[in-house]
Amino acid sequence: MLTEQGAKTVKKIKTLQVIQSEVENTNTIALSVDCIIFGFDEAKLKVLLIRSDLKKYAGKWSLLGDLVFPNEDLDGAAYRILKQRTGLSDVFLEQVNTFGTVNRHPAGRVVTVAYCSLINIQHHKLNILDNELHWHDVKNVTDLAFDHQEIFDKCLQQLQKRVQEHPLGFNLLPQKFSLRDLQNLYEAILDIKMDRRNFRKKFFAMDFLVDLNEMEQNVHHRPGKLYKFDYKKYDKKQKRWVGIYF
Amino acid sequence: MLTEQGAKTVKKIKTLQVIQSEVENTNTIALSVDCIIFGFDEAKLKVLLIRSDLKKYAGKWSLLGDLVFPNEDLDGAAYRILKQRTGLSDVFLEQVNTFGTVNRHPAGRVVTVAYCSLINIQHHKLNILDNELHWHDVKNVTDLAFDHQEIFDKCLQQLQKRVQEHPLGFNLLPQKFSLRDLQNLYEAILDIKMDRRNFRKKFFAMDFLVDLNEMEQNVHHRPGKLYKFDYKKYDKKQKRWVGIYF
DNA sequence: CCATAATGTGTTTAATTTACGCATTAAACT
DNA sequence: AGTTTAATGCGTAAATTAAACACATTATGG
Repeated sequence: MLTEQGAKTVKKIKTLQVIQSEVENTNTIALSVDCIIFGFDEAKLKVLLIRSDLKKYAGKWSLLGDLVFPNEDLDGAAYRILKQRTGLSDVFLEQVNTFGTVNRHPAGRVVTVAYCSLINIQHHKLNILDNELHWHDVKNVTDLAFDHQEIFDKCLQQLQKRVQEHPLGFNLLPQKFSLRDLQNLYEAILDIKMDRRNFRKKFFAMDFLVDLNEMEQNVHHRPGKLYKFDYKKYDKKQKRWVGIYF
Repeated sequence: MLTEQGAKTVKKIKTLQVIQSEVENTNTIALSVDCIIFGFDEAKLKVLLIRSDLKKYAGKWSLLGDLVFPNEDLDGAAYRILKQRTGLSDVFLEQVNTFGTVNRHPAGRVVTVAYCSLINIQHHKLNILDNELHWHDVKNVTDLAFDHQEIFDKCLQQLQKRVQEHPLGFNLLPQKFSLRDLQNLYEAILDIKMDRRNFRKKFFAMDFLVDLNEMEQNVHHRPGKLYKFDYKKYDKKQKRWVGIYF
């Protein structure tokens, strides 16, 4: 908690800023948000990056981010920034972690809150306002600007964990999908191979897939059945995990 | 990422502060850290709270927190604040989540990063510099000051999850402990009852417990064997979870 | 029409979790 | 001192879940 004394310190620091901010800008803390947007295409997991326009990191790629406004909620800032940079709305953003090393940003002290999302590239058309915005295969993401590699790594790790515990993955698929689509998705995100038949059994046992009695169209092999995910049924289930797993 | 334009905004905002901070302090963002310290005593999970000294929240309890210094890492701030308020060092703090609703703090815009820890109350003597600092049974924690109830709830939830995936719990026990101690711990944190014999089997199967060939002393029942946790062996194991569990 | 490759549907086996049974040991009580 | 009580320690059987693998079916493409 912030004590009465602490509350006074807020003012004190700001008073200090009044004096020092004219000289240099290292005596206060700016707050930013970075959005890590994962997408799925060609059976590969991708991430949305933008080319850094800071000279120090010329040519390097970086995450989508910007400063939080003083009168704006943290979550609100994340949605605004995503919308501004990509045109994307109607996307669920989840806070992952906050990065606050003193010298992480060359422009001064900037603490950043990382938000992560998972979208269907086909179904969310990007408004590419900035033509330096590109989807990158997550396997080829290295050497990002700032500490963005660290942020990216953490988000990917978190994504891999989340996708095993919650049905996030369905955001990456079209409304109607085949079991092969679903398996490709999990294999791409988790970077593993799974047994097709056991995978199938697993999902049918969960009983959240609805058979649409439709088949795939225009595929170069025997068409598979199409399914959709039953979110209502899932929300009701609410099974609690208890045990010790390490 | 923070663009070149964004970097300029950092300065712009600070210039604004120069003007406005003299009038009111709502036009910049202050950053604080809150420490949620969990402990274990009398087979109950406890949390360290301090009485709020803000008039608005007179009589309510709140978390340990304070502002982050401009030249201090986020993690560093958490350790410093914990040390200052409790005398505790040599404690592992883990970041849980950042809370940034605009009006969460009456003193102005304060975004706070929550850090969580788990300690053995017996083995970490508190330097109670502030006599309004107390251990509370987590079951009786309600109606905290600010948005601290929300922060606390999130941390407890995270703790319950973490303790099932990592051997954090051993921090709460003495070096030498009985299986009953261990089970009490898990039952308290997870708020469930477990079968004594299966619990035992589970842990022996993991093979991280070292039999010390000693017995409990001064207990009012048949003494149990004492064990310690083999962290080295655990670190080597590094088993990766893959699968779908929802 | 045949080879190919993917889908759809099992079965069998192993591993893990769950639910108990029961002897042993020490403390507390009569 | 013997008996009751309550906890520890060890073990087994059933149920559930996960892993490994066999094979028929269906569409594509030559």
